[in-house]
Amino acid sequence: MALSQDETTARGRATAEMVAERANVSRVAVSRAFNPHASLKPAKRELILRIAQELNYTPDRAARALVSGRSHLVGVIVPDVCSHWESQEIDALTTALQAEGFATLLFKTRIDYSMDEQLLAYMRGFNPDSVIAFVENVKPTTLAKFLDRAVPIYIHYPRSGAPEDRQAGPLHDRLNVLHRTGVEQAVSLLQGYGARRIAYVSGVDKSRANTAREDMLRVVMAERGLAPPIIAASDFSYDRAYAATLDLFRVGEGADAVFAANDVGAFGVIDALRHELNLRVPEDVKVVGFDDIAQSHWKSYNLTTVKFDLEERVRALVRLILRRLNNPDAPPLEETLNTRLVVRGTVG
Amino acid sequence: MALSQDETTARGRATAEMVAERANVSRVAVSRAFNPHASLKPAKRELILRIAQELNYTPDRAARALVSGRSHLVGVIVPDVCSHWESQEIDALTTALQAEGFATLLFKTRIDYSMDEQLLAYMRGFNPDSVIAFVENVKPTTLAKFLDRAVPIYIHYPRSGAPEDRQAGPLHDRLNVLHRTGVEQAVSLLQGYGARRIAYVSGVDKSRANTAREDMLRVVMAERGLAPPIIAASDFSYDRAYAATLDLFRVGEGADAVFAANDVGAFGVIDALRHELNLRVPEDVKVVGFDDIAQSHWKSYNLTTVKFDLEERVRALVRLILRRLNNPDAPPLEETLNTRLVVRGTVG
DNA sequence: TTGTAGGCGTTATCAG
DNA sequence: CTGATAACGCCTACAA
Repeated sequence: MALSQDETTARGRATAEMVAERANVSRVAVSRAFNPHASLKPAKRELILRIAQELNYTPDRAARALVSGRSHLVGVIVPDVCSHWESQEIDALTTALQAEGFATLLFKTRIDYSMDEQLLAYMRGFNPDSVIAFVENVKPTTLAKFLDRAVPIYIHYPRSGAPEDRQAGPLHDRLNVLHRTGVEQAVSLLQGYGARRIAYVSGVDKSRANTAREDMLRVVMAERGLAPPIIAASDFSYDRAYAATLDLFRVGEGADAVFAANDVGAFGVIDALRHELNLRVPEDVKVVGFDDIAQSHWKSYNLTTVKFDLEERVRALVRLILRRLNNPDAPPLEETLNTRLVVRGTVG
Repeated sequence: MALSQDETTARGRATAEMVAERANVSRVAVSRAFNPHASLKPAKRELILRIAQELNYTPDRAARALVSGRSHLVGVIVPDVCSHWESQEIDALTTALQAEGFATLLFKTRIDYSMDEQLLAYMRGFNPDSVIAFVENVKPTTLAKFLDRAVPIYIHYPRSGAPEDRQAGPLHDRLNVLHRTGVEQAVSLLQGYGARRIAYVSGVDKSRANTAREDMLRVVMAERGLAPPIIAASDFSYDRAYAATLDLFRVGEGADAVFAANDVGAFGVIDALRHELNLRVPEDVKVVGFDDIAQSHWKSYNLTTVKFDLEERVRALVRLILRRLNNPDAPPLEETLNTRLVVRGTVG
């Protein structure tokens, strides 16, 4: 059967109408063919889908979003796409979302971790079904103000003690990340190898992840009778961790062991120790990181680190998203993630 | 002025209608207020925008896309979001696109570099205005079949000789990446330091980037009177490059210098040489990479590498996208990117 | 199981 | 410069 003039010369995409005409069915039937829930005689559905494929037709998600209220877009806000942990998380998240029929919509905030309202307004225009903020200093209130339908997901770091009350406020779901186990294991290990004076090369000052890690380290060290950690200010980056380490050992008092706020920072620490200060790792100084990114097993570093299970974390996030979408009016949802120590060569 | 019942209790987002009502103007005026090109009395525009902000209104891009035919979405297809070069490129690209009012829509292909049609059909549903494929083995024909409005952008690696004819076929734009300059500089440097037997630790076999690099290396080495490179098969990853290096020196004939298909591979080469084979870099073996990712200056590697200027590359891509959108029927567009050697510590 | 009617929120077109 | 009207492509009623 030859294509009509219209079909062959059409510039734009094929529409449902064209498929319907060709299959001798109504437009609605075409819509139903693409919606598994709708009832349609199997043979008819099959025919429609076949013709759709021939004509290279796919339903337009923008039009679909307009009427159904679901965009199948998940907004992801990151300060730094190319930082190692984030990029690994985005990768895994995109794969998982794709499998569920969603696509990842990426937004970058300013590097200083400030969440400008302009970006939020901008993002809202795309009408994401859900938003995950890998950004630290934005309050649920602010985000909720800009997102009407989507329920934001927060990464939360509970204190060690009793479960805190949830402050009343706009609805948001959260992923609780528990640092205690991993930090306890790390401090034990360091103590076991005789470390007493432990330094902490920090992450970005305002960052909640950084605060949570530093606090937990302080708590665990106190419980185990150690003096508070020596704090060396840094910002999660290799370069600043490198510089902070030089300061710590040249100007400051040095340390037996260094805890870095993340793995990349730990690499900076290790390189400063080995290549500039001529100290051996782990013989002279032990080093522990946070995250367990893919590079941490590379031989040049072979880093002992407090691991967050990336796959587990992404699964938890996707669960939160899907549960919320299936039940928009549900009370706040939570998922919890634990940490554990991965022992490699920088402590010993 | 008190909000009406409807406005305060409304679940969904504010609509243009609500803003219009409140500002005593027509819906169309609201639309115009948000469109810089449209003519509207400045005072009126200001009023509308103020009220819009109060009501927290932003135009719905899905609806806008439906009628205007522009989604302001740029699809990016990557095999591996978290590989270093890609993540750095996505980061820079997202920033640049955001500044132009576009958002990045991320898609992951299978790791084996195969571009399944299912993914393309899936992506098309989102109606991207443009598509950048960081994927290798997909032909323009395939991509064009699935994208009607969007014009794909290809990364192309011209041979050294005369400019080839463009094969007739579906329209697509391209970014030409010229390897010659950087490779010539690198080979000179290696020769200058006495290297004669040069090995190439490859990238993924099917990858065009890999083929282009290997070919250019072969050509340049021949021109300079060197024997063809010894090929060690790898796949751009640290781990396989590490293993390939062990093979090369334990089972194979070894080499004076190793060219890795990318920086991450070079890190694997260096670590294998230093930590497993007890060879010194650069004294015993010299190493050169490709890309110049952010990690290449880290002290543990301090890699000499053939640099692609990321910022320049992203600017070129954005130029291609904008030019094409402003002129959909333009003939094929091209941009060209050069390479140069960044000299650090792994050759000397 | 199928088809008809109506509307989702916006912009283009055409009047004034 | 402004406003009415008609699409855009699809889905959810509702009726048959």
